[in-house]
Amino acid sequence: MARLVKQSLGQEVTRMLKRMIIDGELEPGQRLVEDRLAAELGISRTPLREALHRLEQEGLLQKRAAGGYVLRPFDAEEVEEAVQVRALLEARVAALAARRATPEQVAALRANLAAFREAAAGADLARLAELNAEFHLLLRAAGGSLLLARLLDEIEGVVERIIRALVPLREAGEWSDEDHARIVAAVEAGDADAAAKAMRAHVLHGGEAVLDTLRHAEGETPPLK
Amino acid sequence: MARLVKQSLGQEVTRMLKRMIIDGELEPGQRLVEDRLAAELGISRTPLREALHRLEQEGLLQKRAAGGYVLRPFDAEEVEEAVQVRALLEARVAALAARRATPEQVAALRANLAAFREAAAGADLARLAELNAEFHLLLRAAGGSLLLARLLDEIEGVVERIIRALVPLREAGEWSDEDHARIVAAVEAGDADAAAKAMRAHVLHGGEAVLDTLRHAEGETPPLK
DNA sequence: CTGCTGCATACCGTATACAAAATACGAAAT
DNA sequence: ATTTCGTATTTTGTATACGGTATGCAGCAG
Repeated sequence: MARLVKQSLGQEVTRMLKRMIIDGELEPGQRLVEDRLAAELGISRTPLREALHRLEQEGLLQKRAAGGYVLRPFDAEEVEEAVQVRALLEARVAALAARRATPEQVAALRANLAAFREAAAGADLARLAELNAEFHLLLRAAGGSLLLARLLDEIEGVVERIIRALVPLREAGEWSDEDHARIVAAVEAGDADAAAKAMRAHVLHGGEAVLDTLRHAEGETPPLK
Repeated sequence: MARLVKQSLGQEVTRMLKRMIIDGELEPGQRLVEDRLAAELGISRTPLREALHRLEQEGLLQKRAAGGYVLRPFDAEEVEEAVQVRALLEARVAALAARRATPEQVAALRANLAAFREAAAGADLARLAELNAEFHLLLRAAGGSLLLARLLDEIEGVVERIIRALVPLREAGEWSDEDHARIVAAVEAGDADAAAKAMRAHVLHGGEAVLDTLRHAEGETPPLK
């Protein structure tokens, strides 16, 4: 029987706001006025405030001393740190996955890999991004650590915003393909160290691309500050 | 001039609830009824709900499908995972601190170390715990990564609850003393690798003590489940 | 005695109301 | 013209009200 999960408005709004932030629909540094936002979304302030508290806890929003929230601005240094930490945690996820992945989970990873190759060949960027996200989610599931999954989710909120805006996904498809393959192979072989290493390289690989773009852009626009 | 931070009731309650949870004043698995809790704390449901959302985001509470919150129970395996991840992150904090600590920050660490020794000699357990927390906070400040600080804060909520309840602090004072000294020395020398290694050992060291107690206790009581 | 049905109650999610604090704005004085 | 002060307006924080849904229990049918 299909399990029916009831989402509260507050949670729904949390997801929606997060997407809006990541997609850059809101300016960094911008003040978020509850009344206006609530009206815009067609809800009352209560569930909106729930979402704001959650996003503050995740570090996307910053509480002003005087009250209210601001979309937290951040710089290249912070993104670099986030990438490093993400590499650390994703590597551990990969290692855990190598030790604990079930055959079904490995099969799912293989399927994702195949789909990824296909999307890369067809230059379907949206699907590529989607499959990439799925790849990491599958791995987290295989790793079986809820804690790591949660922490990574938070970090991604901060980084994704930049990545989405700046990295030319075109290039990414090419090397991600091979990186993913290496990781899956290590997981399938049950080689935790190799999986961790490959994942670490993969994350840093992507991070470098982001940072190059970011640093390069920093001179031109006072960019997200 | 002393910086006056205005706390909203919601934030105040978040802190208070967290302390209550960590101190074990609430039973794991226990249902948290908003009306009752609010009445008990002498506030309305609104700021209480703010706190509940925050704590859910931190993973201390769990949303029931039917609505409402439950104090999330957890087991030895989960604590072990938390300790491992904490070791990973604290090690990075130590490494960063070794690279970036200012002389003042090193001095603060040394002062903490001295106070710690004194408290250990006097068997002042409360002060010992306090100084230990301070030690890690000082190191995080020296490391300068807000992201790491935030993530560690969250993890600690989950683990601290167990530690507080189970670890005989008496013993801890003895080896923590030396561990801390080693870490400070490495930081002062600017040796990132050594600092990371020492910190990792320190965290795992403490983690082992917790897990021994926890696993041992698990047979007797079906303990926090 | 067991299991189903309907009702009463408890509790949550959301909206709204209100007071206090902050911000914006303009007038007056230097 | 600039600064300062006072006032109007905005906006937040907290409380309260309301409707809906889950939960538990009593009574009835099998």
